[in-house]
Amino acid sequence: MVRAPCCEKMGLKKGPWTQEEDQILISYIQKHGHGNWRALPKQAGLLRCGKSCRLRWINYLRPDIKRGNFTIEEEETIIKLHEMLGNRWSAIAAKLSGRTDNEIKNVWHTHLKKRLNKPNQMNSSSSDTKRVSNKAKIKRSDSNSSTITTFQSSEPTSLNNLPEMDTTSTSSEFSSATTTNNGESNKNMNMNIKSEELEDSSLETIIDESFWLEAAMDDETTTNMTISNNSNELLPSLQYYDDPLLFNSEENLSFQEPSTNFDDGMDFWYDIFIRTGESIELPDF
DNA sequence: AACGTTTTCAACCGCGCTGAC
DNA sequence: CGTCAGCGCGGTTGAAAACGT
Repeated sequence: MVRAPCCEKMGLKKGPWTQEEDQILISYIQKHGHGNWRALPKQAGLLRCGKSCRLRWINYLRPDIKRGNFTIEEEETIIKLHEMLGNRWSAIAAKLSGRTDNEIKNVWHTHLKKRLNKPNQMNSSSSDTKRVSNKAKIKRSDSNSSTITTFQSSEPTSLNNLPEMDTTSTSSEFSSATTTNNGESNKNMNMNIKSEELEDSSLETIIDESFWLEAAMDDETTTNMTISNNSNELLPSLQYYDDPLLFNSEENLSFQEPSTNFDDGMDFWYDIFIRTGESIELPDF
């Protein structure tokens, strides 16, 4: 592949942008848009390469950019998404409106990574921090083949501002039935949440692995998860994420098999992740 | 106040992907 | 089908700011 000549060799400017350069770039893009980044600096009268202009616009000048410190919620989201996605900063940024991949990458390296390396200082800003240790494993089996894809996480995840739990009841049960397109029910799954564990300061969520192991979903299958909460108790992570669908214990939660297309698949798993607070290791798209 | 060290973050670099030709 | 231009991404750099002595 032929590389574009570097800025210096072309006599183009490098380094920090001046206010004048910013102004030129902003007014040019407001008038003409940025159809072709490579041609833009010449047309706008900037002694910069297109790449530099693009970066400056995307990371700093764009009107929808959110400036200022990251909120606790944003930081928690980054941590969770990083568990799922790894260093895919642009994918993480896509889920945080107004934040750029560069900014998120910087925050990760300067704050969040260190915080995770020092678990005792984690979320020190919040005195009532509680953690959920996810032991959940999701196994997806394809009925048409022997392939089994595993999604799992053993990384501790922190959740802030959890509401106080009613710990008087002994357990909450969540059950789920998998149904094929012709309506035939073929699987039942159970997940037990032990309240005495929730009472513990570490707020461990114990999930019966058989729940996940039994979760057989093929491409033609719709899975209906019926939350039969026998004590009217809510899962803290669900309550935390304030999802009206999951708030109602009588509600049926149904979803389709995730797309193998990256964008759609990502949306699916992100949605599941946001609803449940569980860490998910993504499949290959 | 002066100096050295560490942290932060904007900007750069180079690679890989994609679409046009 | 191969070549090329353009774009986007993730890793890295380095100047400036903040902090410690």
